Amino acid sequence: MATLALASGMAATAATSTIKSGTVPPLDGKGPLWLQIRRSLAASILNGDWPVGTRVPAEMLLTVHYATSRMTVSKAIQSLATEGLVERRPKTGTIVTGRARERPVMEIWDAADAVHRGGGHYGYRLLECEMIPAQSPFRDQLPVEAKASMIRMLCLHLSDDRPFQLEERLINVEAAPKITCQRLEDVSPGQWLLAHVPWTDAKHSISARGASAIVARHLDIETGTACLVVERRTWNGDVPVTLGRFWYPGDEQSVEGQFRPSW
Amino acid sequence: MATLALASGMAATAATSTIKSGTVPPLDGKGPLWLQIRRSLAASILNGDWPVGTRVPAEMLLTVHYATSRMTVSKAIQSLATEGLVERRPKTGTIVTGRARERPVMEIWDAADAVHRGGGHYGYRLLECEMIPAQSPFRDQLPVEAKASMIRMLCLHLSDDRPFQLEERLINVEAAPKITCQRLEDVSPGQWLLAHVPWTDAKHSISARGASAIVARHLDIETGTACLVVERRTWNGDVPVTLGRFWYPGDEQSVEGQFRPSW
DNA sequence: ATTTTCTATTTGTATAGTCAAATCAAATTG
DNA sequence: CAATTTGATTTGACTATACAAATAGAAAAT
Repeated sequence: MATLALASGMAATAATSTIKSGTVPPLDGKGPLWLQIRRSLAASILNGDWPVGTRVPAEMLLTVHYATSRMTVSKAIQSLATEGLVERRPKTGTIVTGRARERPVMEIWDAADAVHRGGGHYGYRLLECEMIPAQSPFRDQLPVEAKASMIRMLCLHLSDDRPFQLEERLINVEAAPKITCQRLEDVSPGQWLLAHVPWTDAKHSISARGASAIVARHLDIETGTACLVVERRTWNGDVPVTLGRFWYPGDEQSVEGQFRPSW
Repeated sequence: MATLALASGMAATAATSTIKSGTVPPLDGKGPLWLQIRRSLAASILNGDWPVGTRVPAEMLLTVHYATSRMTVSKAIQSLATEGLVERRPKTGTIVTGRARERPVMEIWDAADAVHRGGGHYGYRLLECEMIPAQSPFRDQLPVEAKASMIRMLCLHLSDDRPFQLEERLINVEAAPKITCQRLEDVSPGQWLLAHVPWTDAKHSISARGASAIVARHLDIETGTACLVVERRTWNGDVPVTLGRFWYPGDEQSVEGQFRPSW
């Protein structure tokens, strides 16, 4: 196979090598150029031509190879990097990452919207709500400052008046000063917090647990039934805001996601 | 508050309005400019100043307001768009999206790597493997063409010789021609497929199920124990490649993710 | 032998423009 | 009035260039 030699004497930094033209799939002419390049590079990775650890040709090389500008090539590679297919470092270059972990983007719906999507009528019921002073055992779950108090609550989301999701919630009152148990009687904590409390960061954790007696009673299922438990912790900067723990009857619902939506 | 008027007579398209300077938080001077702008815009959204449906000022306006180039502003907004905080359309502009669904990026690890990460010794055992001719009930799960045959298999991933994860798998032989049951005796299907079969698209689904008798026996847990079940379907273009169903003892493992890694 | 300094490479960030595509809204036409 | 055309606005894509930051590896100094 022929190789593509470089025009000598490039302006700023000259690319000093070549790309075997057979190693990169050709462009298909469909859609934006940067997406074409992205597909081309991704194909090389996904079909095994460039196994883990392989160094992707430098931007300048690809710029010449695809006869385009560096910005366009860069955009293609960047988007692969944000999806975790490659890692980039100055000087080292771009390296194909192991796909030991996949990073699908999951869709987690607000209870009210999930119910609406399913065509049901949404309902909300506050079950328990209490202010918790400093030094409580819940402090392990939401690491707020020792002096700050918290709200702990339990509520139920209903679909057509049947239990749909049970929500346990801890709220750092310091981060959400205006919150009271009274306010949570008719509005779900998620909605109230979203509207009134800023947050910058959230971490999710999904696990499966058997329903405890309490959970089972509220969800109207048998004790021990497998439930999908989604935990969401949110911060505002460094300040923990809230911990939400959502119990779904596991066989009825699932969390969906896809690895690569933008192809 | 004062408003920032625009220099009149811009080159190509003139911005025709102003931004109230109080409506956008100031830049903090930390890190790349586009990230500063991103933070500034994100803050306006997340703290409720710009509720759902609000139109974000047009790029040209922001370009003037932040005294930078359009590319830089655009990059900031683009990154918000890829994370689903806003939606963009030509002419209409950029609109703050409802956060009815959150889209955390979850991390799903390959069994071998998950074991290694936990400091254990990884082991693999093939339990069952059979070729399935056309017209089988499994066709509902992996919609391959009627004539194509499939492989159905069951295998166990071990950590320090103890059951760690049970894997059920259907493979479209048409998409993975060189696969045989013999090849899967010592190598996990995930690893084999990753190395030999190209794929372009994957969808994930996470649910909770009680362990069936078979699952329970293999995982050495009690029947009915809550398990986290991750299903992964992959395609190569339009051709279904494989369905993997992974059973985790639910209280021991979880899937982690975060909403906003790049802040 | 070890540490430090330098240098070249590669990605990261930013500017300043151009043209294209989409589409909302107003003006025009039948 | 309804349908169509036109124009204006906004994002999308792309080019060309420049300098900054990071760093691997070579060279120099200790």
